Amino acid sequence: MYRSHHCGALTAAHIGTGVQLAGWVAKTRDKGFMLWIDLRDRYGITQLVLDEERSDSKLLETAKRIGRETVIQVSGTVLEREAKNPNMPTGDIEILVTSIDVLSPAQTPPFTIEDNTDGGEDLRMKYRYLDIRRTPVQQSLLFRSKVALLVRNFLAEHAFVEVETPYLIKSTPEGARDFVVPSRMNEGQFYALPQSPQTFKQLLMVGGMDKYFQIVKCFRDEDLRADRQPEFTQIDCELSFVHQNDIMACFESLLAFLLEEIHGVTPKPFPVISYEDAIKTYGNDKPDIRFGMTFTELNDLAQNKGFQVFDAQELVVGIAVPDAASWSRKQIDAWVNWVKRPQVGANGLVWVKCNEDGSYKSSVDKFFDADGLSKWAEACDAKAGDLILVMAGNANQTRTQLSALRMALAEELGLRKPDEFAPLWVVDFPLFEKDEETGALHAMHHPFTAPKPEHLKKLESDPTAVIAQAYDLVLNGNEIGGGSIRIHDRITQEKMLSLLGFSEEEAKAQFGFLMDAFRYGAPPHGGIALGFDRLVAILDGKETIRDYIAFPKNNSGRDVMIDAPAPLDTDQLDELALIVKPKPE
RNA sequence: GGUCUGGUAGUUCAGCUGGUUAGAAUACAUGCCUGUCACGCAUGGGGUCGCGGGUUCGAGUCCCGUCCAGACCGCCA
Repeated sequence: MYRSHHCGALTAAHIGTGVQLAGWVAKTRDKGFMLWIDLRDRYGITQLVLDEERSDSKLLETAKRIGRETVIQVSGTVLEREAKNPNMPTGDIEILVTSIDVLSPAQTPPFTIEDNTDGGEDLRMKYRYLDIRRTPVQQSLLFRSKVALLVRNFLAEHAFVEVETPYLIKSTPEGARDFVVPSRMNEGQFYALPQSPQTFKQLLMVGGMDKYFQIVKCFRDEDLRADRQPEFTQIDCELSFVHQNDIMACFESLLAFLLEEIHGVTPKPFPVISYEDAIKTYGNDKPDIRFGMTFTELNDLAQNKGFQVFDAQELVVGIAVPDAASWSRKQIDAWVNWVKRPQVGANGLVWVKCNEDGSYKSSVDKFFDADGLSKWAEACDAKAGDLILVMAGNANQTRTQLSALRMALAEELGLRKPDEFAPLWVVDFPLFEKDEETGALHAMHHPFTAPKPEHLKKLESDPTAVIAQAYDLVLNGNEIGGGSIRIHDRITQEKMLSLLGFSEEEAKAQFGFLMDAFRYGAPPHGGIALGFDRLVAILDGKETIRDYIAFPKNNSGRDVMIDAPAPLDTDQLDELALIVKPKPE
């Protein structure tokens, strides 16, 4: 037996008992006559004590030479502390040590193993196993584990069956790039890792599983972000004999359950807004509705009044920033420059101060009088003391730019409160997106999404006007889930693929198995997939998913700890019948 | 593929318009310290200023290239 208790367990109730503890030496405080060691494990920190009076002198000398992060096992007696520390759970007691075994010595680690470490991001990733010893990282992983358990329990209680689907599947041309895996036994052929178990879960419905879920790894070979990893985890679900509303109700109750269990908040029924309204009101299909600053279109009020910058534009749109009329010219100019950065790409920003005294001061005073500006203020629902910011241009671009500004302003003003949760559904997505350059149609969700039944007849005549039975679950400005009712008949699926540019042969080669399955009696079905890493991070009030993944990859898709990816040696390449093209000089 | 920011001691950073021997904090080592808990005090060791080239009497500092890291745009059905 290595230990009788863990390092967070002992309290005043244990005073006088003999104990064995094991853990890492977090810190030693050597006072000469007396030595304290903070012993750490996953559960907490317990203070060990040795001194000249009570301890064997040899033991004291040994203890003084133990470096931090050494793994030790100690025996001793629980004593009441002379100087208690109310800041720690075990602060009332300490262990008077009678023996120490060094189980594993440790080199000085490259960064301090403390809550506020001195280590930078890349060092911590290289030595992730040391980083994981830190309380904040442990808390994140424990939190993830807790959420996973809650999700499993909830879904199990609602009759969902967990089924594993294969990771070695077939590459598909639609959507994200696939990670591919060469097959040794089938020379020159490749598996692909799934971007999602989409077709398999549909086949499970054809197989009569009725309600399926899986907490599953998915893979996408695309560029990364703070909230995007090449391999990530989804809560993947599919249900038979359901309409869109059934699925939304089910997963609304799942998220509500999580919010209640974790934060004790009972959210009101989630708002449902259409894709079109989301774009018009927030410039974004995943709006953060924790705060206002909604868009107001000002074309009627601002165009043809002599200000040519506005007149030629497709859209003039503004937002009211609360209590920002007092901002200095310098502050406002900083935001004007912010939107002009290439990442945002706006041409400029018109501002109107709605002063407390009822007067207006704006960057377009030459063209608009107080009466005109007051109409803007009324339209934007701006109060005295607010600042109206207006952008103009191509409708899509301008909305995207103003949305970026809205989010950055909210961040700056502290309106994105991490402990506030504002879920909503976005529905009525178009079935297709048109590629601006090629004119080709792409599935906005994926090629298995069913159109609204009443739009079926428009599929060929006016495809871009077809609305899909698709829905996104949005939380605090993040898309945490998306799903749809699927096509479950062969004819519609064939038509869909043909509209997406698949020839009959290609469609058969890629998805023949699915359409064959539909010949044998497919139930109407639909589902949803929730981004688990992102959901966990947001529920914990954070934006960076890396903290919730034990061994994440960096910005360029590398695991810097194991140094992957890496080249293969020639034997392995030969076996796989692969030749790596040399880089051109 | 692109834009921006950064790379200086084990670590986190400072280092101005180019100018003598590149600093601080922390970590580490040694010694002192009668209740510490961010312990304190003293002393000490520790640097290819990411790499390559250029400008200059002189480059951590300026220029070009390159590598690495981070944020973002494109991309992510």
